[in-house]
Amino acid sequence: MASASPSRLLLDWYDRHARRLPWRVSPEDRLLGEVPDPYRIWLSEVMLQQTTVAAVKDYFTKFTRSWPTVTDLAAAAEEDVMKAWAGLGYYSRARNLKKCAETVARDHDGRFPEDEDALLKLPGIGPYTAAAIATIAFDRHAAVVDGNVERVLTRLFQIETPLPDAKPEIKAKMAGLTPDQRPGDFAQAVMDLGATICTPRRPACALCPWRSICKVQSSSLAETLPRKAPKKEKPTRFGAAFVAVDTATGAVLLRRRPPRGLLGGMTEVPGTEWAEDFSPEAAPDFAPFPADWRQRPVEVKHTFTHFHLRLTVYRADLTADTTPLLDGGWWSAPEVIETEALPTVMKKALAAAFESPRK
DNA sequence: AACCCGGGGAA
DNA sequence: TTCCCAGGGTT
Repeated sequence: MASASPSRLLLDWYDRHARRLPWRVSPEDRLLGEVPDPYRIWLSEVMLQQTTVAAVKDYFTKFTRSWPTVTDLAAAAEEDVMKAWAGLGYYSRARNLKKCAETVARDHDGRFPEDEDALLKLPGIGPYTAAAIATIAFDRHAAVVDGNVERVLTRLFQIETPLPDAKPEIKAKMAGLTPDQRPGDFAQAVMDLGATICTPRRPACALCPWRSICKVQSSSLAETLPRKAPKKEKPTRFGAAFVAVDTATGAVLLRRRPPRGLLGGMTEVPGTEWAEDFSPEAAPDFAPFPADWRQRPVEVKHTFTHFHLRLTVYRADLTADTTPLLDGGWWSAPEVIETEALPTVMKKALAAAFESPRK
């Protein structure tokens, strides 16, 4: 009897072990005739860029409840989209998401193109996402390569070339493995395998449907793949944040960051620039207005993609006669501050302004 | 080709 | 605490 092909082995495993995800049509439901919604596949794939399934779930639910179709999202206010995205990170994704929805609504009659090359032209859709939508939503033959696929395939074929140099070889291997039947389920199966069995550390080789054909199965070599080019270390930058409180209402002074760049378009507490040579002692000189600024006992630490940040936080409690006139920014009351487009580092700054160090 | 973009979970 | 993970855009 002929041995099963690699794709057959994996699809059999997927039929039994596919993760249940809010945007996924399970193999069973597929058999009952249910088809994936391209809008939901696209939305989930953009959210999943550089982000884990666990972090995405609640955001996905919130987005699809607020905007059930791509046309709804296209018609939304960008500010509302940024607020809904706050906390997910990589905020250019949210701006491109909105742009992409508008393009699909305006130029494609509200329907996503099925072709990989056409998808690739849309804002925020790169090689990975174009392939993922084409194959998962439309069952096109496409080689989907994300971090999971890179890990699984470098191990399966013992590819020791470091990333990113190994990318073309991995893409070719994935294209060769992908079957003509159920290419979308196959892509999702490889990614599920990477997420649950072929994990970065301590892979569960004993449970792997590909253990019999894997070059490194159950070997200590598995954990060392994929090899990666050395990453350069992150510098540390310093700055100060100023939390002004209206004691009558509890409102806090906020302002908008510039539309592009780091945390582009998001909301922030007024503060200094963030620089490697900034000394916190000089911070009060850079306050947005003169007041009785009191330094908080706890420093905020936060790590961005390419640097560490340490923020010294100051708070001033203002009354009617000390509250300044504003030249930009707004007062945000306690009842609405949860809905502001505050990135995580700014939530930490606000927490530091009001909390005491725990002992 | 090099650089710019957050945040969360596991060890 | 630290370590590790993970695509697209811009220049």
